[in-house]
Amino acid sequence: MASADQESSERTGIDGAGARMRLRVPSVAERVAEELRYQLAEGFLVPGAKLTEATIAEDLGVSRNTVREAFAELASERLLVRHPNRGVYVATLEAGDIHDVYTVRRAIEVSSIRAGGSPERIAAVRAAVEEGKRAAVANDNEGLGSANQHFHGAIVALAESGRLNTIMAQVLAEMRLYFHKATMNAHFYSDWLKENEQICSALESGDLERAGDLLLAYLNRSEQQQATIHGE
Amino acid sequence: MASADQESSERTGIDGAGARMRLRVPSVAERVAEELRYQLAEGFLVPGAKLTEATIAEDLGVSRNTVREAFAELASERLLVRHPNRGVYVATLEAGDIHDVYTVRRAIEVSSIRAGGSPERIAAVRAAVEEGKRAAVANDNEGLGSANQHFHGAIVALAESGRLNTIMAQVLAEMRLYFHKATMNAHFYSDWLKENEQICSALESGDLERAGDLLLAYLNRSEQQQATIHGE
DNA sequence: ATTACCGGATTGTTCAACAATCCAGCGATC
DNA sequence: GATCGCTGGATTGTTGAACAATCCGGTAAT
Repeated sequence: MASADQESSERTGIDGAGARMRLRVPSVAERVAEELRYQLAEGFLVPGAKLTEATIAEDLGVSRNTVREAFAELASERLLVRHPNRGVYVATLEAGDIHDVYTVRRAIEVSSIRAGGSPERIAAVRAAVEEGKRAAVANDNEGLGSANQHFHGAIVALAESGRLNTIMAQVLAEMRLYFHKATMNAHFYSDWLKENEQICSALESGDLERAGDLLLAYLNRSEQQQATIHGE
Repeated sequence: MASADQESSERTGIDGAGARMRLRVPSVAERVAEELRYQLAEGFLVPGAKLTEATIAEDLGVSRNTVREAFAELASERLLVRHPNRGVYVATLEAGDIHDVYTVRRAIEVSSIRAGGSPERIAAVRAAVEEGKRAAVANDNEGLGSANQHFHGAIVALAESGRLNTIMAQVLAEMRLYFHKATMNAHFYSDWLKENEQICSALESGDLERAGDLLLAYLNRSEQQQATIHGE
């Protein structure tokens, strides 16, 4: 769900004659990157932590060169930062980065929702809203978080732009890394639960202007909250 | 100019005591990537061309592994595409990619200009406009193209967002690759020369609404033109 | 306290090898 | 004659080892 989707247009089914289709088997480097992405999203690797090539290579049973390739990929996604000759570290949040991230989100999310989208894409937004409601009644704090990410991902997906989708996926991965479970409590979620509902309703009724305004207001307020949480 | 600027905050001066500051010397892989980027922008490597690891490694006098690292970086910027076990190729323009690229541009450029910017950033936009005028009177077709890219880059720079800047830099690199000199003639430029002037004036006068509308109109028309040029 | 130096550790890069995969050509089969 | 399967050559994917370059901490000298 969190991974980029640009090249994943491979079919995963089986053809009519019974012969297996060519399943796309990820390269070792890709699997290493995926594993690291998982550990980052899960909070096992915290911002600022140092990743030593040799250690990870041994832990995962792969070559050092392969680990380097994975590092390069994650660095290009801003999840890791390279300090030349010093090592790679889990990305940390510098002052101003919060505003930076939200600037990107405002640009692509608002632009996407203002342009509307096909009924199927709008239905996907609705589905994310309902997913959030279900997680709420189930008291599934974990599920609430991912439902929200699905919601905002679905909004960008309205634009049907592969490039915007991958950009958004990367931004969401960054946010998972920075604003981890610890920083968000249940009281935090209740706000946008009905706000997402409003945005989705406006979108469904074709009032794109209002949907965009609501979304923009939400993003501005969310930035405020995150800024106060993350010191100053 | 075209390269990413996220990490280039190293100082390039010399300190007062006369001791040399630590100049950031790019790694070999970075220089290989830079060389390939140059050849791509210059049109020496055309879309669809195949890049063989061993050949390039020998040509540039570096190791195959280093070439692979450079390939990975350029692939993450969408300038190259990897076909697993088959090789890397210069990215080609699929149907719908034009719309995709312009969707990204509309999102980040319009959003940036609508938010305005500091006087210095606005002055940079003005500088790009003047740069275009000078190139026009000098009949410098080459200079006209880069002036236009500087103009749109300066617009995104209004937002003061490092992430948006790198995204825009990548998009511009893609456009340099696809819409090469051959596809644009002098008659093509004359249009937006005064259009950039109008946009810049509106920006300087604080009429952000109008500036955004003009920019949006330009992007829509430009997409139309590129679509008709590139088949269809 | 500051500076200079030294040794260990880690990264950057190269090289050589091998496995896995793809591609083109060629013959065998129906 | 077209399809199928095979085989050989070429390229990529991955590994392992080696070495140079660089950084870091500690120690000694001033």
